[in-house]
Amino acid sequence: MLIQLDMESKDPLYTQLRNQIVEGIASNRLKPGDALPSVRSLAQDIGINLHTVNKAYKQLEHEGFLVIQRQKGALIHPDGVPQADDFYWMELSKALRPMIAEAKCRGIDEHQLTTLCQEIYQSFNKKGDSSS
Amino acid sequence: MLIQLDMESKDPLYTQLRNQIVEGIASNRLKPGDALPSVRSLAQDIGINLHTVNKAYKQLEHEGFLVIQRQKGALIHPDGVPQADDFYWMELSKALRPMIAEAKCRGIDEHQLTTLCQEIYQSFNKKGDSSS
DNA sequence: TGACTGTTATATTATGTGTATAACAGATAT
DNA sequence: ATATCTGTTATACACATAATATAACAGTCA
Repeated sequence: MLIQLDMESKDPLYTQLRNQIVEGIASNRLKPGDALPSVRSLAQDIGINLHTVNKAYKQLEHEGFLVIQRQKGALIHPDGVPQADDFYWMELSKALRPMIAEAKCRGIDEHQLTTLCQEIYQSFNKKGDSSS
Repeated sequence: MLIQLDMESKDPLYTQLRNQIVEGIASNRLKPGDALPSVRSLAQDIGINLHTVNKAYKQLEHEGFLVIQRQKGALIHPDGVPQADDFYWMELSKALRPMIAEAKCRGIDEHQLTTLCQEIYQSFNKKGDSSS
């Protein structure tokens, strides 16, 4: 699980880290029960402060992706990620709306949009399965 | 064109304003050549500072949605919005990726995702056509 | 005991957001 | 011409967030 942060991005470091872990789970490279590096070692590896890593971990815990324990460290939630509920669907819609609006303004049609989303979705299916 | 801002949102006011104008264009309630309120009058109407409105307008101008002139004020770009280029496609993908990853983690399948995107896309087709 | 975990507490620096005034420059209508 | 409207620019201030830097604390485990 290699992490690559963009120091020039407008997205905060802890958000970039959080997103990459979520993408790791989506692509099955991180599986339920897997251990994550300690906040100190990961911070050392990618050259940032341990509090920044801790902030990402805490957010992921709050969102139900991780379980964090005193001495064991952080684990991908053994029971899997909480399924989408009504609230999550609403938040997802609210986040997608401005992007889809702009895409429509720029001449992207419905089929192009769905194709793009499908390509992104499927890109998470093609990693992490070490069944050769 | 009524604007509704959420003071509790994590999104900055100028971003919310920018998004609502983009959605207005997408839904054809704002058409090429249409005049927008002056920064002062709009700021007065929605109860915020004129610089906040100006920041939204400037961003929209930079993105190609608006044309701003000294004395005429802000207009929806008469030539329409610049079509999606390779750079925009890349930025759109990068923005969508973390959301789609989380949706997949939460058990939303490909069909549910495309359906949601289509519903949002089509919601912009059902407004602003005063052809009764 | 020593080394490792997450946790908490402070402090500092830098940046972004939003507001508040004020003044400037150009266009337009009276 | 003068008053009024535009966007523009310049300062300043308050507030919140992001990221860092140290340090200490409290459990766990070899």
